[in-house]
Amino acid sequence: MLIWTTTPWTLSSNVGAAVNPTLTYLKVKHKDELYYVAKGAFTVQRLEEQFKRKEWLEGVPKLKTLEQIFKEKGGYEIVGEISGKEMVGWQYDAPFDELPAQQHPFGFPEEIASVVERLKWGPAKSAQEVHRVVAWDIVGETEGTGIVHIAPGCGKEDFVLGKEQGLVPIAPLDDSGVFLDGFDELTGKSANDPATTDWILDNLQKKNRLFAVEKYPHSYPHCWRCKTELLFRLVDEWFIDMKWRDEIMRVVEQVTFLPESINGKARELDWLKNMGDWMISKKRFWGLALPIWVDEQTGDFEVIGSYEELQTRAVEGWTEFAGHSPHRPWIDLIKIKNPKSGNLMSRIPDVGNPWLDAGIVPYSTMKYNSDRDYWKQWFPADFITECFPGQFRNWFYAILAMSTMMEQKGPFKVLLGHALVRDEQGDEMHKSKGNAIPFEGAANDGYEIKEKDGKLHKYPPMGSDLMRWMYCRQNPIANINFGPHVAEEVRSKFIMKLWNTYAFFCNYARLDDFTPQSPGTAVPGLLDIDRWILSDLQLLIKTAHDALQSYNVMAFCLKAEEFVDDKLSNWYVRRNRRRFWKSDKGADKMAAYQTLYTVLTTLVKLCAPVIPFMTEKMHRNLVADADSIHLCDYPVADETLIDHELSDEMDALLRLVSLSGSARNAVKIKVRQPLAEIKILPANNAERKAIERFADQIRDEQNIKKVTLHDAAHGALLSFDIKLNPKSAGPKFGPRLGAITAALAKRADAVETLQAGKPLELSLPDGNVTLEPADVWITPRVEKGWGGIADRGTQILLDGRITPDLELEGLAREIVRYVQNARKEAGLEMDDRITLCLHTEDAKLRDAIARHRAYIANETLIANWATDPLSAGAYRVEVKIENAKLIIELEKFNV
RNA sequence: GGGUGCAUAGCUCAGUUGGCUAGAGCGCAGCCCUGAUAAGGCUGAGGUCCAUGGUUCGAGUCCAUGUGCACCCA
Repeated sequence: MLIWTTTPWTLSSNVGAAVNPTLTYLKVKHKDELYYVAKGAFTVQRLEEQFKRKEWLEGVPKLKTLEQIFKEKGGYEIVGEISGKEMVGWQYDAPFDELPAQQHPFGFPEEIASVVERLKWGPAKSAQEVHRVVAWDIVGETEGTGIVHIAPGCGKEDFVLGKEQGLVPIAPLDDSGVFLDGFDELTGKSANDPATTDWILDNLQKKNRLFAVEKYPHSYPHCWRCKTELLFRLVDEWFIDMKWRDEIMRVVEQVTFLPESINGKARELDWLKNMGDWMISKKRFWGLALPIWVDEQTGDFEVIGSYEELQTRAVEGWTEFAGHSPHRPWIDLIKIKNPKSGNLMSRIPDVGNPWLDAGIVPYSTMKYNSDRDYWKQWFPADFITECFPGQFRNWFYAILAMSTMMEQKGPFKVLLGHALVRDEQGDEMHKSKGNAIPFEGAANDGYEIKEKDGKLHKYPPMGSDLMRWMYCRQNPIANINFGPHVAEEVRSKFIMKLWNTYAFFCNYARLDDFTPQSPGTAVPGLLDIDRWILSDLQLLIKTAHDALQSYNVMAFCLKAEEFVDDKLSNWYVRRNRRRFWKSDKGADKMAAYQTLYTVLTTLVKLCAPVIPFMTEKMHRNLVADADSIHLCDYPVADETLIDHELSDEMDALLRLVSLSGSARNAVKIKVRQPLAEIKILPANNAERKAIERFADQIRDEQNIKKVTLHDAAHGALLSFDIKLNPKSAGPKFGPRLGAITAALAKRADAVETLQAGKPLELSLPDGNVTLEPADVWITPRVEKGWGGIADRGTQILLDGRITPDLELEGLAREIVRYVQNARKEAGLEMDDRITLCLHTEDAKLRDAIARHRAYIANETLIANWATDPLSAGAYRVEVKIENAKLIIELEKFNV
């Protein structure tokens, strides 16, 4: 029989040969010998597809057919055919029958043979005595020879087949992959060593049992860690019978798996349906010592349930063991007596699968054995979380199985599975690759990682709050790309904005001696912008309740970021800075403090579960004699403060301000230069009301004197030019572009239609064409010096003409800015008053100073205008405004 | 071979019960602001929302099939 293998070392342990009973086999005569080989296998082009697809190893020649090999060895003759079925039952001589291992009854070595004998997996015969051809329907004829070498001690499928067929196993290797005694010259050789393969091939050659050797590309499992080839060994292990899987499946139905889209429950049930018995032993030294004692003579075993039971049962070793934890080596000293046979029983050397410890946590850590009432208070847990890849068959499985066996109850109510931590490029983190970030480094110590350029880069710690926020804002179903740059982004986008807003409040509140107890303005009396931020705060509170109660932390975090960044920091605080700056401590200023204080104290409570450390610090500083923030009640939304209309109008306002900025960009005039007028045609009611209600906000923000609402009843504000966008229309219409341009010019409704986002149909002599909005450019037609913007129904016209008055006002603002800079450079405090001397030869600047003297003084806290140059100790700087020289001298004004 | 998930801008990702002329950050280009400032902001360029078909007045979103990637199982 011509038999083929990719693992020659396993031939030493050959016990059987498998054929497919439904295949036809050839009798091939070659040099006076008769060879059996599957008919299909004889001529098949092996691995031809892989070779064509270049899934191949360099330097390995294309495989020949078996027929070709026969030809090259001197020809052949087919002398007959036989069905696989007829071959089943044949006895044969295997190539290594001379080895002692082949002669041992029940297989080899003794440990394995004793299990085979005890569990009646095979006859009391040696491997050599049981060699025979067996039927196996998975044997094919596209890869090998159609006859498969079976070594039940060297592979899982072989083992299963061997058990069915009574082929006793030979397990040739020890735990370091070296041949055991009983294999003659092979003994002591490593199965992984190429020299061992050479020895085997040489030995076969000498015995005239080698037909051909070829290089055959195939996939083979390797160690994930050290990359060396794996070897299969047959070893005796301990299992828990899992026939009761249905009970676990019922318990699974009691618990909730999140996130929903992962379908965790289905994955767990799928595992439970397909899993085999639970292998709980491990051939290691360190770990949970399995409390199983065995009577070697009879095979009886007992599982010991507690220290006390062990002490009662111990007949030797207790004295040496006492005082030690129940681990190796001490626990192994204890022997107990088999009550049936009277023999000494020893502990099995194996330790336990770690999921045994992990799975029993809901019992072991909650005093199940020592204080059942306490346990009842806490069981089942509300929530557990772990990464889902892998855990459905590890921790989730173990914890569910254990709890089913203990109490028939789910050990937790909700399980949230999340994906994995990767590096910033989305690659797996490995210490060996240098891209791993240790927790301590990220939290406290700083860390180094190797980056794209192949160099080590050093980074400061992120801090635990930032890390927590990063993990919480992450969608749990996707891997998180974790690293310093992402961290910096989150820090500046959220953490620093929150902190800066808080710091801003603290700075000014301290200067003004604001106390939260001071009488404030009732909410209905507050400014719109105050009521707006309070309203949006309530909406954020509601989001927090909804999101956190459904364990959707990401949804809360993203909303909180939007609130802090877009609403609080970038709009509320920016728009209200002047209210905090002004010297008058009137009701309006206090109302601003009161509002911002409410927002901040609420916001930190909302965020406290995610960023516990900084919110604690902020809370204790904001609230006098405060308890820990983590002892506070979580905020509850006050529905009476929610004003949806106000929110909509504020959104509309933000859009209008942004469009006004666009208009300023269009006329290329910076915000510091005041302009006379902006006219706005609102797209909808919210925009109309925003203009009516918040015109002052647009004026302030854009430095424009007058905001005019242009009523749609008066027609369009802007007229437009329309022309084809050649980039989009060109490829579509080609040579017809000219005709289309002409037709477009005649269509009065073209702008309106396309601006509304609708397609426009044009009739041409050679048929109709349809223009999409992207096919044209629509630009407002405005006079020189004016800016026009149209966007989704909103139209804006900005008067960009700078009158002499406006110019002087712009110059005054420039002067203020330079004086403010000078104040800062001179190291003055925010509230220091100054003596100022401005000197310039430029007529316009002199004019601006004269005209806007009060404004400049008010903005820069001038207590004393000096006309003569200041003393040598004063701060002096020379600046240029529109090419005119200005000398600024200032010093602190002391009363 | 079977199962599950994912696929949206150059990159990393949001997108609630279908209402979108699809958003953010980074990067890129141009600019602005200046007592929260070793910060911050605006504008712009950049999309066949993997493909095909279906349901619907309307699909990034729902359904079916396919493709690619990942994980699990065999």
